[in-house]
Amino acid sequence: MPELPEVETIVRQLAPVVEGRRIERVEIDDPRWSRPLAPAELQDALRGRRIERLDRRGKYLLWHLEGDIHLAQHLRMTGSVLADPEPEPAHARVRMELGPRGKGGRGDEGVRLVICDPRRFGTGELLLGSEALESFLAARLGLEPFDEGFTTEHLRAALRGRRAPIKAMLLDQRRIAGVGNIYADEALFRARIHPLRPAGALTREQAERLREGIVSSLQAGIDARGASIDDFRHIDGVRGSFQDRFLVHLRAGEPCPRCGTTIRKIVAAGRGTYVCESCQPRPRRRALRRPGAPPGGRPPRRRAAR
DNA sequence: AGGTCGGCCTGGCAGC
DNA sequence: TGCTGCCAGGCCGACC
Repeated sequence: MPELPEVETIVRQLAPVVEGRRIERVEIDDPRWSRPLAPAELQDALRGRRIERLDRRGKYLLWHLEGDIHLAQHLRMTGSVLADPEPEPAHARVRMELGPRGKGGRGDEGVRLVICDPRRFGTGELLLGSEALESFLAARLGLEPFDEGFTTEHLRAALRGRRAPIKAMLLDQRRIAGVGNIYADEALFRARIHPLRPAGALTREQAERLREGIVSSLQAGIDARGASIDDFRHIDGVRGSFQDRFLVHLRAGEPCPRCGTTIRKIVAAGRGTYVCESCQPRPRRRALRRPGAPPGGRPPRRRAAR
C-alpha cells in the first residue's frame, strides 16, 4: 500500500515525465474516484490545462495545474500510476492523455497515463486555488517527517497526554503525515518500542529513538524505491524492493534480525502488527488504582471481548 | 472530546 | 476441483 516512500517514489519518477505537458484528455471510469464531483465535471476542469508541478504531501500526490488549479490524488490501498503501459493494464480507473512538450522536442509524442486501482479506494479531489489546497491539507495532515520542524520536542508534544497506543498515533495522519502500517511497524522496531505502549507514556529518550526510527525507516523505503507487497508499482510497472528489507513487517515466525527471538503478529489499532517482544517489551499492565481504593486488591477490569 | 469501530472494495487464499 | 467466505487496510464518519 502506498505510504510516504511509495508516493515519493512515484513523484520522483513521474514529475520529470509530466511537468510542462498539457492534459489533452481525461477519462474517469469510476465515479467513486472523482467524488463528490461527477466524472464529467472533473474531466472538464482538468482538460486543456498545463501541469506546472507534481509533488507530494503525506500520502497525497499533488498535481499543480495552470490557473491555480490543484488535484489532490490519493492512492489509498491499491492505487498505482502507470506511464505508457503496454498492454492496457487491468483495473484501469482513470486515463490521461498528455500532449507533447511544445517547442523543438523532436519526436516528443506525448504520454498516456493510466491510474489502476483494483480495490477502488483511490480518489482525486479538485481544489480551486492554493488557499483551498492548503486548508484541505492542513485539515488532514500533520508535520512531514522530513521537515526540519519534525524534532523530538515536536513529537513529544504531539504524543503528550495521549493514552491511545503509540501505533495508533503513528497511523494518524493529522499528527505525522505519511506513515502507514508498514513503516509504523518498522519505525517502532527500530526504536525498540512496543506498538501497544500508550503514546503519552514515552520517555524523552524513547521519543528521540522513535523520531529516528520514523525518519530512518522512511528513508530506507525511499532508497529501496518503495515496497511492493501486492499492487504498488513504479510508473513503468517495476516493483519496489523494500518488501525484501523489512525488519519485522510480515515476518511473523521468523527470527528477529537483532536478537533472534521469533517475531509475533498481534493486532494494534485494529491493524496487523509485527513485533519482537524481546526488543520491544510489552508495556507493563498498570494496576489501575484509584485514590482511596484498596492497594492492589481489585480484580482486573473486564475488556470488551471482540 | 478523545478514542474505537464499521463501511467502503475486491483479489487471494484457507477450508471444506 | 470448485465454491464460499473471510481477511487485508487508509481514511472517514458514526458512535460512545
